[in-house]
Amino acid sequence: MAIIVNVDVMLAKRKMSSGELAEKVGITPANLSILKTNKAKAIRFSTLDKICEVLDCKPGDILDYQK
Amino acid sequence: MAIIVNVDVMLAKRKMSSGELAEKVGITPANLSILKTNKAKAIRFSTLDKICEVLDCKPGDILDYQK
DNA sequence: AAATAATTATCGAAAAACAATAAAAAAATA
DNA sequence: TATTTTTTTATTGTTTTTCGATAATTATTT
Repeated sequence: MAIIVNVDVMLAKRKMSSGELAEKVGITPANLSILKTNKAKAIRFSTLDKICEVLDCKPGDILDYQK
Repeated sequence: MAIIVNVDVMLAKRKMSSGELAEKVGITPANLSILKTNKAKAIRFSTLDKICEVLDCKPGDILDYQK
């Protein structure tokens, strides 16, 4: 019962590094890392939006729900 | 290019009212309404978590991405 | 029409994103 | 293995936003 942020799968598919994603999304690599490692407790839709745009995917591809 | 929150579909499937969802999730109907009508600019994973739990669905069922 | 439900609107407090930065750790590469 | 690059962790401060509480308005249902 937890939302899991998983960006790694899409990063691999797009052959993109975390640093590149951070740059294209417009957040610092440090903050992207917080998201990637599930340290974030919330997310702005604008950020989720940009991540989906850059990775060309849907929120469901990045957010998992595990019981 | 925007994240769309769509709870109505799942509410209909579960035959649940907004008020009931709010109560079970543990937020006020007013704040749930803000989420439902796409007025929220961010969401806590704990809230998304609870919504998914109560509606027995995944984040992707609630969050849409539209170009 | 009356009652119920949902939305909108404020206000304030608490929580958290995010930037900026530096340091540490991990991974990749020569 | 040594070096470079990348990623993660940590800290501080500012800004943003959630969320509760509440009341009023609007919509829906009975």
